[in-house]
Amino acid sequence: MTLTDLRYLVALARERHFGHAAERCNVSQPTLSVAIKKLEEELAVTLFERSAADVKITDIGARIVSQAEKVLLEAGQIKELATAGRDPLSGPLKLGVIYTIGPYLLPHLIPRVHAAAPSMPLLIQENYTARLAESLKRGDLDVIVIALPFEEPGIVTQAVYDEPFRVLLPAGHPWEQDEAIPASRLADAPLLLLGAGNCFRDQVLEVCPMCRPGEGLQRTLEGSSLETIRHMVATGAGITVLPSAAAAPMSGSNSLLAVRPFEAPEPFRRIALAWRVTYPRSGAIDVIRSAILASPLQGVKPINPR
Amino acid sequence: MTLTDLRYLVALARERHFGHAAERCNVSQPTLSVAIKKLEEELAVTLFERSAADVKITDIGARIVSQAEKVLLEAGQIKELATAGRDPLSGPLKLGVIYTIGPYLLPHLIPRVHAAAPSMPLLIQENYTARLAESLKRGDLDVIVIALPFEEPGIVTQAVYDEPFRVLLPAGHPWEQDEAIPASRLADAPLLLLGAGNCFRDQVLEVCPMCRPGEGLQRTLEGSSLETIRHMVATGAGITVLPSAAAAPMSGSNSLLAVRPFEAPEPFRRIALAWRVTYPRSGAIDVIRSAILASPLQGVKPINPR
DNA sequence: AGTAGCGATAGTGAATAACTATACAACGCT
DNA sequence: AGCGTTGTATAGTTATTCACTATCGCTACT
Repeated sequence: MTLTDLRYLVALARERHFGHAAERCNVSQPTLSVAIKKLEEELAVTLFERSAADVKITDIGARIVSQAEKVLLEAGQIKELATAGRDPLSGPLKLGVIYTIGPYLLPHLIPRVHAAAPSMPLLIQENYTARLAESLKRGDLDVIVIALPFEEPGIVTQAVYDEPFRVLLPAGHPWEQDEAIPASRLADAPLLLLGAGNCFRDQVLEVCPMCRPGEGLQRTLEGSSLETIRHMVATGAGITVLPSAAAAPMSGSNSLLAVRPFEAPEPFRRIALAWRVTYPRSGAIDVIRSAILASPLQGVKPINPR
Repeated sequence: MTLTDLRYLVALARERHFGHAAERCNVSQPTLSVAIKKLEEELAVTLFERSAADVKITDIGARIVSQAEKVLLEAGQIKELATAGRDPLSGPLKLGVIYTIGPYLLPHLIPRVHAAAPSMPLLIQENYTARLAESLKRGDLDVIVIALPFEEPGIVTQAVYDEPFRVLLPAGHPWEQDEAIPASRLADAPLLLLGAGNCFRDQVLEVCPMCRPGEGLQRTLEGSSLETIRHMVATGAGITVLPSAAAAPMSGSNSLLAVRPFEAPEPFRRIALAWRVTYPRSGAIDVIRSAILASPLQGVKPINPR
C-alpha cells in the first residue's frame, strides 16, 4: 500500500470510472486497474463492484476510501509543513471565494497578493459557501473567503470586513428621491433575488422577513449572478439589494441605475477568512488578509484582528 | 514520498541514529540514509542536522515527523478497517421483499438472521417487484426476495422455495364441502384481487385465464394488502386466492374463514433471491437463504440450490 | 597519528510500477 | 440476431526505483 495507490483509490471512488480516474491521475487505465486490484488483494476485501454499466463502491470500500482521504490529507500536510518551513509565502495557495464577492474582490486582490508574495501563485475557485467548506475540509482549498456566521469543526475564521447592503433601483424610480430606504419598504417591492444556495440570498431575506420569494412580485433567479440581476434592474424588471462592493458599477458609471443606502441600522454582512486549524502557512493568510483590506471595495468597513 | 519513507523518517527521529533506525526498519543503513536524503530533497528542507557526535532533528523536521506519525497512524487504520470489513456478515444488509411475502416471512426471518449474524443488521424495504429491481440495480438494495420469473441483465437469481396457491372462502361457503377446488371453478367466482403492480395478482390471473378483473364479479383492490382481502373474505365480500404462507391465519385460528387447496396440478409460485452478479458478500446471501428455509412458512416446498 | 564509529557514496541486481497492445464481457442499436 | 461500442482485465515489455554490498570520508578520542 503506497500513497499513490491511495490516490488512485480516491480518484476511482470520486469518478466511478476506471478510465476517467486514471486520466485524472495522469496514468493509463491498466495502471490504475492493476493498482486497485493489488490493493484489494492486499487488504483482502472487495472495494468496488465492477459491472459493464458502472462502478459501485462497496460499503467497506466507502469506509476505506474516506480513511484514505484522511491519509492523503495528512500526507499533503507534510508538504505544506515543508513549504511553510521554507517560506510560507512560497508555493501555491488554493483560495476559495463565494460568488457574491469574487467578481468584485479578485481583480484587486490578485495583483496585490502577487506584489506582496510573488512566489505564491493563487489557485482560485468561486463557489457556494457549502461547497467551499467541503473543499476546505478535504484539503482541496487552503483558505476561503465567506460570510459569517460560519462554524465548522476544525476550521477557524477571522473576520476581515463588514459590508453594508444597498438598494439598487432603475434610474427614475420614485425612491430615488429618498436619501435612504427603510428595510420594511422592501416587503411589497418586486425584489429580484439569487437562487437558493447563495448565502447572500438568505441574508437579504433576513433583512426583510416579509419578503417571501415567489409569493409576491419577488422573483428568484436560479443559477444567476449579481451582475445579471444588475442588468435586469437596469431594464426595469424590478429592484434588488446588493452588497455595497457589488453596487458600485463594475466599470464606468451606469446612468440607468441608482444606488441608495438603507436607513440606519444599516443591514450588513461580515466577511471573513476561514482555514483549517492545522493549516501551517499562517504567513500566507496574513498576506491575503492585508491584500483584501488594501483592495478598494466600496463602502466596506475593516475589522481589526483580535 | 512514500509510506515507507515516512516509516524511515519516524524511526530515525526516534533512534537518532541511522544504523539503529535502519535495523529497526529491517533495511541496511545506506538504504535508510538515501531515503532520508531523498525526502529532504523532495521537501527541500533539512530534516536532520547530522554531526559526528549525533543526529539532531531540526525544528521543521520535528513538525514533519509528528505529521508523518499521524499519516502512518491513519494509514494503519485502513488495514484495521479492511480486517473489520472482511467478514461478509458484518455491516448492514439492505434487503428488499415483495409485499405478498414480507408480512409472513419477515417476523420469522429477522430473529433468525440476527441469531446467525448478529453484526449484520437488516435494512428492510417492502415494495413491488419492479421497484425492488430498480433499487437493486442502483445499489440501494443488496438482495431482494421476489417471485420468478425474474430476468434482469446483471442480476442473478436463486430459487428458494415453491409456494402453492390456496383458495380462501368465508366459513359456510358451499365449496367448503370439497376437499380441493379445480382452478376452472374460479371463473365465475366473486374473486377479490390485489391492485396492478403486485406480481401475485398477475400470477393468480394466469391460473385462471377466464378471470378478467372488473368485468365480472371480480374486484380489484388498489393499494390494498392480502390481509385486507382476508378480512373482506371473512365478511362475505367474496373469495380469493392466497399464497399458502398467507392463507394460514396470522395469529390464532379464524373460524370465519376456510382454506382449501387447488386440485392437482396445484398452481404455485417460485420464490427466489436476487442480487447483482457483482455483489461480493455471498456469505450474507447464504445466511438469508438459510434463514428463509428455517422459517415456518405454511405449505412451502424448499428447493435445493443447483 | 592511529583507530573506532558513523554517515555518505558508488555500483549492481531485483522488484515494481509504468506503458502499449489486446483480450474479453456486456449492452445497445439496426 | 449480429455487430459495434464502451469499459475493464490481462499480457508482455521497459524504465524506474529500491535495497543490497562494498567502500570512502569525516570526526573524535585515545
